[in-house]
Amino acid sequence: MEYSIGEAAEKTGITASTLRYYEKEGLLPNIKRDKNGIRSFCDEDLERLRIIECLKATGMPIKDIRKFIDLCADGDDSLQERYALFLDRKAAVQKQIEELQKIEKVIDFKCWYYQTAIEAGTEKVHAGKNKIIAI
Amino acid sequence: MEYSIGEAAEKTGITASTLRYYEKEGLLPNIKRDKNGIRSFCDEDLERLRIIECLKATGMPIKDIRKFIDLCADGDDSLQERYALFLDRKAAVQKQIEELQKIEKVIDFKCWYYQTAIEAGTEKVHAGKNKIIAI
DNA sequence: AATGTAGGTTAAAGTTACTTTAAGTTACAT
DNA sequence: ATGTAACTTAAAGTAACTTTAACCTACATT
Repeated sequence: MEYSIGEAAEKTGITASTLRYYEKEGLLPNIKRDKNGIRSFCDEDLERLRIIECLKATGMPIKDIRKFIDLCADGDDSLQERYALFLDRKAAVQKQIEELQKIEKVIDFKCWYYQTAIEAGTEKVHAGKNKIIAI
Repeated sequence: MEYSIGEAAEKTGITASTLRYYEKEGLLPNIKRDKNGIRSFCDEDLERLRIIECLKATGMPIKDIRKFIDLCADGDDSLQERYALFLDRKAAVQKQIEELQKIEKVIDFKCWYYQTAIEAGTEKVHAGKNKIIAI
């Protein structure tokens, strides 16, 4: 299957502008063009985008993703390096999840803080309590 | 306790430049200055920064965080609104965690993909297998 | 045949959240 | 008196897009 940039945008949830930007940055090498210069995305391009989105979600910068894309072009020689990259990304995601779980606890405290303040009618209910500072 | 910008940077893990930027954006109102114009951060400022970092980690943009800071200045009138904000942020964090858990599964698949390719000596081991596209 | 509209194209400027640089001040130790 | 460490501001640079402007091309409609 082949898709126009608009169809590829709809299928991936990435805007057409961003797809053009990704191509310019070397994340999408070999995107075909028709006689009028119009891009034609294939299923492999969409799968590539799925992996790009995945790497991006782990906090990987575009330039590093580009390096990974370049490694892919090297074929079997870069298998080890690519494997190591994904192991590293797995660790990064796990760290991010742990971070967010800590953040959620702080938010839970704030929810409790406001709930009790609302019940009391004033934030002053927390004033002076050891270490609780109103901001 | 009072801290210079450098000490505040060290205590919060936020660079001095970023602290100046936050002040300029209205995230840190009423930062004291000495006769030479040098900033002096107090514990309440540091606590404020902790909450700012927390909101930022949930994906909240600076301008929205600024609106929250402005709400704080309104006192008890804005308790409900601030409570609603944190409930909303809690939902946002939970969504992000779920997102990352899905991302981790994709990464796990890729780890398996490369592991088996390395064992086989070539990525071709996955060729043609239903839906597995090498990128 | 002309005209509208729904796509596509490029290059360049704008945005967000910083970071870096440049140029200068002030306090303190050698 | 000279160095250096920490502060100051304003402005330029960066990443990852997004938006805008100006243009092309195909196709349906008046």
